[in-house]
Amino acid sequence: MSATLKDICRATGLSKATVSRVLNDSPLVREDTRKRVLRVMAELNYHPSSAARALAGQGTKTIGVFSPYVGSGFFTELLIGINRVAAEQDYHLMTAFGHGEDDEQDLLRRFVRERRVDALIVVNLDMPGDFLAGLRDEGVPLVVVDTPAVEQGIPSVSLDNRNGMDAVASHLLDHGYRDMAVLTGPRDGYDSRERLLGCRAAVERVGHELPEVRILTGDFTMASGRRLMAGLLDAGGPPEAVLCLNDAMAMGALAVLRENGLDAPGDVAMAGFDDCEAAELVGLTTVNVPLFDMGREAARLALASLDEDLSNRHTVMASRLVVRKTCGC
Amino acid sequence: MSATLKDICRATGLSKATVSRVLNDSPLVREDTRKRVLRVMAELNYHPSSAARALAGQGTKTIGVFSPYVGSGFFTELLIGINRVAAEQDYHLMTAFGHGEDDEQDLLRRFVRERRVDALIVVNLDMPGDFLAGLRDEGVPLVVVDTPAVEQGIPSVSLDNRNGMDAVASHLLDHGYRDMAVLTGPRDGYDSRERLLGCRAAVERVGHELPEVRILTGDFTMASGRRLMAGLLDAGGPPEAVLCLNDAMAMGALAVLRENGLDAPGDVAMAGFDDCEAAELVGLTTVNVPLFDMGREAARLALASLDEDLSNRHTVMASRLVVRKTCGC
DNA sequence: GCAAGCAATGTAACCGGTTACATTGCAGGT
DNA sequence: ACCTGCAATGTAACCGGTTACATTGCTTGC
Repeated sequence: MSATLKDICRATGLSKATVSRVLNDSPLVREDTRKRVLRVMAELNYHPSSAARALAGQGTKTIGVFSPYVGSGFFTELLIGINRVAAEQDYHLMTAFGHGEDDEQDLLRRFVRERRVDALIVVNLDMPGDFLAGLRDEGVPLVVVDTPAVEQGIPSVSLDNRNGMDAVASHLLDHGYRDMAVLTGPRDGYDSRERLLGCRAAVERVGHELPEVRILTGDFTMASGRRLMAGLLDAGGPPEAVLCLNDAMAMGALAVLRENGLDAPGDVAMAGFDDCEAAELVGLTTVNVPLFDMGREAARLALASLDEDLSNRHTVMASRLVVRKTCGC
Repeated sequence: MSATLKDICRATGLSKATVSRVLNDSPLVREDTRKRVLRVMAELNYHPSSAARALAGQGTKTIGVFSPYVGSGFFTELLIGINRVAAEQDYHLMTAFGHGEDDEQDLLRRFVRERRVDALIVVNLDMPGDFLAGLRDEGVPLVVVDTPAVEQGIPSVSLDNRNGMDAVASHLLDHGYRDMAVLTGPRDGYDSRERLLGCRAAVERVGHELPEVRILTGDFTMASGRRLMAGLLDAGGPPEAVLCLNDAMAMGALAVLRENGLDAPGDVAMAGFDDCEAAELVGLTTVNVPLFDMGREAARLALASLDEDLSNRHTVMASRLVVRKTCGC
């Protein structure tokens, strides 16, 4: 097969120890021997076996990235962010996706116990907190993205959902709209809860109120956006404004609108949350989520956790209002 | 740390060999000892170290996935497809992205020589064929996605670009449009070449021709779509139809159109290629690319290559015309 | 009663690195 | 000359599994 340490020893007449020292940049090697070893390595096209290094206790130089919900694009940008930082430090990425329910927990546990990764970044889960805590106690540094994990004492990178939503909502209110509907994701999910709080805050600040019947529960998919908007149209026409807690639902809603000869902002004002690619295209007013930067920060935390205890480091990223057309500007 | 084989031995009074046999489902173990061992393993929450197994020659149970160009969503779906099949066989995914030029080749070479992966899926590269052949000769099964690698004798999964493009082009021609412009990606790229051939074939079949000045070169980004469409508008208005070799450029073109008070299909007919998420939203007529299925097939080939020689297996997936509104239907 | 044969288990070498500890050689101090 | 100390290298154990080969105990046939 390919060259091993032993081959380098044979070719240089040195012992494994010295060659290994060269590999690890130890200062205990004379400069000219180092040069010689490196030259031979290059000639033989040698690269150390990751498995052997891992076994000998050097770690795998790998970060695991786990995400249960790998919807549309969202994941890619985060992954690229993580990769950017990881690659700088010569780390690789191992990805895992959860299909269904409890599978996920098994998958993750095995991931960690088989020592496949040095650190783990877990994305957007409404996972039982004690499971996470358990994972962390396996000895692999853990970073949670999207959901702050303060109580479990796990470093996390999350988004300023509340302020972001407050900002869009306020913007629509500034336009004068008062009769608004809100399209949410699953009500018990972290994202929905937080964003809804932002909504409420904005509405109440102008001395108004958000009646429960105006809060419609979907599941963050385009399909559910369609369904809910269709429901609104059936039930006597749309309100003045529709606030969607993510872009996908806004897209679905928008599609239904158009199919019925209506449009935003002409007939209804609309806004979303996420700032996905398509948002720009259709002129959707929305909230930008800095996925790439969140990925970088997550990787930074993960790598830093290798050396120091970061259990109480919680980065909250700022979201940013992106005003386009559907709000009526 | 966590439990090792030795701990299991201690707890059961058996030797490493027997315990290892249980791990590998060897038939050489008495049924009741097997049970006992398994029970103890469960109690101790034991999982074998992947590094140790890899080192002992069992492979890493990992497939590498490399992609130079990780644009927008496109990658995610493919990755999920790959993952689906890989996970079924207990394989993990290690992802790598190329930033710039030659980096990529180094990255990939190290990936393979460090024995981090059992097989490698390389996506969409216009990479030198001999580099690929070199990689393959390192002893790691290689599968190429998107670009057929027939000459190098590497199994590949590609798309029926030519027929797909022929289909959209024909569809537009059926509508009666004759004055068409084509927005391409880099002209020396595989995708552009193939799709352009499809275009040409369709146009010539109706006894018409595609003049070189009507072929505008972009780079597959939305931005370049904007730029090229803007150019068309400046240069005396749009042609009857604009054929884009991917959706992103179509989106860019469409955006410019709208900003100038025009629209498709009203003022120009338009079509794309890829069938990305946003395409549905804006009613773009396009060609569907079965990324998920391509991913699955790639994973199947990669895993099968572990056992048999598939060097001449080239799967060509069928693309499918998706008729929406921008063609004028 | 004993050799043959098989099933179940054990022994020990090996995979390819890392590292604590031992060894060697040589410069400097006295 | 002799001991000290440091710099450069070597020796060998270890990481946690796999596996060829050896061993043990039993059954079976003659």
